[in-house]
Amino acid sequence: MTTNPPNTQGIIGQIARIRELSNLFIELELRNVAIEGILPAHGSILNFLFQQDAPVPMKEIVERIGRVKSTVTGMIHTLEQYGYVEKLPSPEDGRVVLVKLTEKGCSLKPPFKQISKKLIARLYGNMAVEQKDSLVELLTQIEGNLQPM
Amino acid sequence: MTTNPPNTQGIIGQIARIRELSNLFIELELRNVAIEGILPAHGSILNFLFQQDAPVPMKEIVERIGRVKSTVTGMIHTLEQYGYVEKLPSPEDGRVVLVKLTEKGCSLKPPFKQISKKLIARLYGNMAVEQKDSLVELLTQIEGNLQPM
DNA sequence: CTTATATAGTTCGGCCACGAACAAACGTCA
DNA sequence: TGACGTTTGTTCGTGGCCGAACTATATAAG
Repeated sequence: MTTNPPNTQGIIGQIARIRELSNLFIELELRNVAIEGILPAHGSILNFLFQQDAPVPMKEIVERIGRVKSTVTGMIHTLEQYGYVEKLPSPEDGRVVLVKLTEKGCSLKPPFKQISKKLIARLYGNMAVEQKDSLVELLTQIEGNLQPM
Repeated sequence: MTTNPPNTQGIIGQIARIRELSNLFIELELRNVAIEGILPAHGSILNFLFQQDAPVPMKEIVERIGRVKSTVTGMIHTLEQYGYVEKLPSPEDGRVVLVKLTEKGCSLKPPFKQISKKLIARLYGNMAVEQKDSLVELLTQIEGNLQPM
């Protein structure tokens, strides 16, 4: 039994695998509560929309979630197809498209919070608080180190 | 100036951003040495092929890199288009397709090693050895915690 | 007011990634 | 040898993700 994907590529591989395992976990949980059409990638958009109380321009979503415009266009389109969000023209600026959650979209908030909590719990397991803090601190450090420029 | 993508989603977001920054770094480095057609995702395949001295069946690649068959088919096809690998039928089993690096593919090994080294150096920065070890240890722990089942 | 420039979104083509369906070759067993 | 089931890869459809090109509206400059 050789090391499957594991144990390769050092810390980079570890990071990549942790991300994938997290996504896998999320997909599984979403299926468990019978939420359809939602992928982990939608999380950043939805979480952002959850904390808005007025329709938001595309541009703002683009800036917040760190994806390019065309990607957001596609994702919003998908969310719209499934009835989670709604697009409406801005009355003030003919160029901008506003996005807002539908009822169905709003209903995702509680399960999302729940799944998020569950994921964090699962991820940390029985790790001591000092270790959690230390981990986040170290990650913050390497995230800073990798910052472009 | 609000937090762009940063500071969101806690440790999961951090992990995701670190992965993306790493990929960005790799893409930049590849461009710097004028390597075309290679994406970070190809790394696992190429690194695997680098340490083989005989043509390898698709199946083995699939097992090692942790992607499904259809994904590997596509990626190998891309690498073939760019002339980095070559596909040949197995003389022993009519079903299997063997993959081997071309000269051009082999020539990627040194720059890959170099870039890998550079990335690790950049990522850790001036972090103390004990901290690096501690970080890897903690990551190993959460990777274990996330393991399905 | 008209022209030029900037900004907001969409469209398109390419690639990774997945799952499902499929074809081809192999193995077994009768 | 012939039928059945397994194994290996490919194909196809869906979607995220990117960059480049494009449209439409808004703003600035003359």
